[in-house]
Amino acid sequence: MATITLPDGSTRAYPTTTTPQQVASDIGPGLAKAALGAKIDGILCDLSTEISRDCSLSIVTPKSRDGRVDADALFLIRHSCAHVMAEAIQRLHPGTMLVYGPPIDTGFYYDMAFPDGRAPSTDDFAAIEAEMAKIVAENRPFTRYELPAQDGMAKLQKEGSKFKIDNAQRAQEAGSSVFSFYATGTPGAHWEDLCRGPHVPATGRIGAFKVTSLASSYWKGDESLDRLTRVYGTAFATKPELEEYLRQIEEAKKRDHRVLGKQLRLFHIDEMVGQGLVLWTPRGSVVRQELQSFISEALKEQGYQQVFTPHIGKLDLYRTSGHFPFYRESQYPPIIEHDALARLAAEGCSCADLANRLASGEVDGYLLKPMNCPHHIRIFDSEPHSYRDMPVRLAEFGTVYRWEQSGEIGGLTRVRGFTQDDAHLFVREDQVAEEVLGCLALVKLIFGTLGMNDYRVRVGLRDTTSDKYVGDSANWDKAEEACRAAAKSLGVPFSQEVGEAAFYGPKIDFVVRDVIGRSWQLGTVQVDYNLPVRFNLSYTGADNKAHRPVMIHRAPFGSMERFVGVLIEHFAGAFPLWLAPEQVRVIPISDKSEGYAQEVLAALKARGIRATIDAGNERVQARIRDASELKIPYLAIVGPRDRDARVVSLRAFGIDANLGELPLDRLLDGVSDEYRSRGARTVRALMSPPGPRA
RNA sequence: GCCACCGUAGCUCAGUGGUAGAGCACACCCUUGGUAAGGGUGAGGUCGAGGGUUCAAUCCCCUUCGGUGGCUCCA
Repeated sequence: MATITLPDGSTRAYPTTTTPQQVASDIGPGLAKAALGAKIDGILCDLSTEISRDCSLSIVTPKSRDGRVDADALFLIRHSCAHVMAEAIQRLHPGTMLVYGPPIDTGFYYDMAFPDGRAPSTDDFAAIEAEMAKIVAENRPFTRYELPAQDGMAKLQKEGSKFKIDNAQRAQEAGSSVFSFYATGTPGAHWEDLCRGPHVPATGRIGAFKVTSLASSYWKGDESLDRLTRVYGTAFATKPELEEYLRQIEEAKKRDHRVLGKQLRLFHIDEMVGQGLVLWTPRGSVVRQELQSFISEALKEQGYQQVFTPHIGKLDLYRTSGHFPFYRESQYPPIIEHDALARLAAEGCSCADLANRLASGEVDGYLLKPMNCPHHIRIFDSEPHSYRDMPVRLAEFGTVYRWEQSGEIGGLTRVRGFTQDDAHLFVREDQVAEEVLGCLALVKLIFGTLGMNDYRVRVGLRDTTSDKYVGDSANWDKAEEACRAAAKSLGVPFSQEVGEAAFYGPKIDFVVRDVIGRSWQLGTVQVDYNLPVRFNLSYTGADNKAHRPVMIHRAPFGSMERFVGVLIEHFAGAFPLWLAPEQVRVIPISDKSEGYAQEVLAALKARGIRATIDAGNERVQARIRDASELKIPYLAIVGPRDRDARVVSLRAFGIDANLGELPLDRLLDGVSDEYRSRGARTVRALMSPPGPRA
C-alpha cells in the first residue's frame, strides 16, 4: 500500500507496488507518453522504479510546467545518450574500454581507453553519429538489473576492464551492496554498462544529439595515472533545441575576446615576444587606461596612496615571503648576475647543482616578481608607523610574471605577464573587518558601473590536511572568520571552498564566466596574518608597545589583462563611450561639407573627445558600415544642411536609424558629460526616441 | 606539461605530389554620393620554421615553434 503525493498536492493510493510509468498512465496518456523519468521524494529515478511506500512523486517530461526545458529531462537524455555513444564507439572501435560517462552542463562526455593507435579522430564523428542514429532508431529499452556486489564484481572481473572494476570498488566502499547495470535492450543480448542510472525509458527518447569534440583526460583526474580519451557530445529532447544550442555557441564565438581583440585591434600577442605576453595596441591601451583612471579616482577617495615598484627583486626577498623556492615551478627561473654566473661556470657547476644552490640560498639572484606584496611590505617597513597612521593603504598597477603551463595559456584570460590593480592594506586588528568591507565596496562600485552583475562570490578556505600553507592555525581561523563575515555582509550568495585559499591566507574571490562557459577569477580580497610575521612588521600602539599589523591584499579587477578580456566579451566589443577607443566619428556627406566636418572634429577634440573623421572616397552608406563594424558609439554625419544649421545628424551604435539633428553645442556638452559621468547620462537620452520608422 | 586538431596574402578561408586561389582590407582612377557594402584597375604569398622521403613537397614522414579544445595546474 503506497500513498503517492503529486506536485499539485493531490494524492493517489495504490494497493500494491507500482511504478512512475503506471502512475503517469493513470493520470493521462499524454503524460505517460511524454514521461522520461521520475522524481521520487526529490530523487531522480527510472520510470520503471518500483514504488512500495508512501512518497512524493513528480513525472519528468522534456518541458517543465513553465514551458522551459527541464533540467532533469536533459540530465536523463544526456546520460542515456552517453551510453548510446559508448555503444556506437565500441562497435566501431573494438577493444575500447569505458571509464566514466556523466552528463554535464552542456551535454555529456565519456572517458574511454582505446587500444594503441585506435582512438577516433574528429573525422570519425559522422560515422559515430550514424551508428548512434541506428541505435536510437531501434528504440531499445534501457533495462536495469541488479547483481549482488560479489556477483557483479565477478562479472566485471570476467569482462576485464580495470576502470569499471575500480568504479565498482569505489561504489562498494561508498556502501553499495548491489551493483546496477543498464542494458540497452535485453540483458545478455544487447550492449550494457555498469551504471547507477537513471535513464530514459528507451533509446528512441533521445531526440537529437551530436558528437562535439575530443580531448584527453587523466584517469580520476590524476596525471600520474592512465591517459584517457574524452569524447564530448550533447543531446536535447528535440532537434530545434539542439540547433538553437549550436546557434548560441556560434553567437558566443563572435563575442570571444580573442576574435574581437583582433577585429577591433585591441591587443596583439606575438610569437616573437613570447607566449602569454600581451602587447597592448593603441586602441586597447585606451580601454585599459580609462579603467585605470577610474579605479585610481576611487582609490584616492578611499585613502589609498599610489606607489611604484620595480619588476624584479632579490631572491632573498622572496625567500622571506615564502614565494621562493616554494613556488619556483610557477615562476620564471631566477636571474643570476654576470660575475656569479662566470664563477659558477668556472667551478663546473651543473644545472641541477645550480638549482639546489639557488634553493638553499648559497647562490643569490633576482626574480621577476610573481607578486607585488613583498615590495609593498618593504615600503611599509621603510619607516616607523604609529597606530594613528593605520591603516596604510599602498596601491600600484603592478606587473607580475608567472610561469603558467604552456597548454593553459590563451588570449587575455590566462597569461604569463600581467598587471594587477594591486593594493596592500596594513591595518590594526580592530580595523580588519571594516577595511575588508571597504574593499568589497570598491569591487561593487566597479562591477556596478560596468553593469557586470553576473558574478559569484567564493570564499577560499585552507585545506587543513595540506601542508602548502604558511602560518599558525589560530591566525588562519581568525582570518577565515573575517572573510566569512564580510562575504555574508555583501548580501550575495557565496560558496565556501576548502583548499581555495592563498598560501598565506584565506580570500574572497569574484568569479565570472566567459563566452564559452569557463569560469575566471577576477577580483580578490585576501586577509593575511602571515606575511607580517614573516617580515616581522610592526607599528607602535597607544600603549607604546610594538604591535603586529594585519595585511589585506586586494585587486578588484584581478589583472588588467583578464579583466579587459572579460569586459570585451561582456560588451561584445561595443564599449560604452567612456571606454571606447574611438568615441565619435565625423562623416561628411561629400567634399562640400568637409570643411564643417573638420570644424566639428576639432571642437570634439578640444573637449578631449577621442574623435576621428572619415572623409574617404566612399559613399555615406559604406562609411557608416565601416564605423559600425568598429562599434564606434556615435557617428556625427554632416552635409550642407547640417552645416547651414550648425547641427550634426546623429547615429548611435546599435540603433539602426538616424536619431535626428543635434545642435553642435549640445553634441559637445552631451558627449563630454556622457564621458565624464561614465555613462550615467548619455547623449542618446537627449534625443527624442526614434519612432518605429525613423 | 599531456592528448587531439590546426598553421596558405594584413584578415577570413578554398586548394593541389609538378613552386598557388577567392572575398574583405590596401593603393590608384572614376564616382560628390543624405544614413549598414557604387564601379574599375592594381599591388600583395620562401603555403609557420628546420630536416627527411621523392626526378619533383605547400601537400607525405620526423622535429620544432605557435594557435584552438579539453585534461592537469593556477601563490
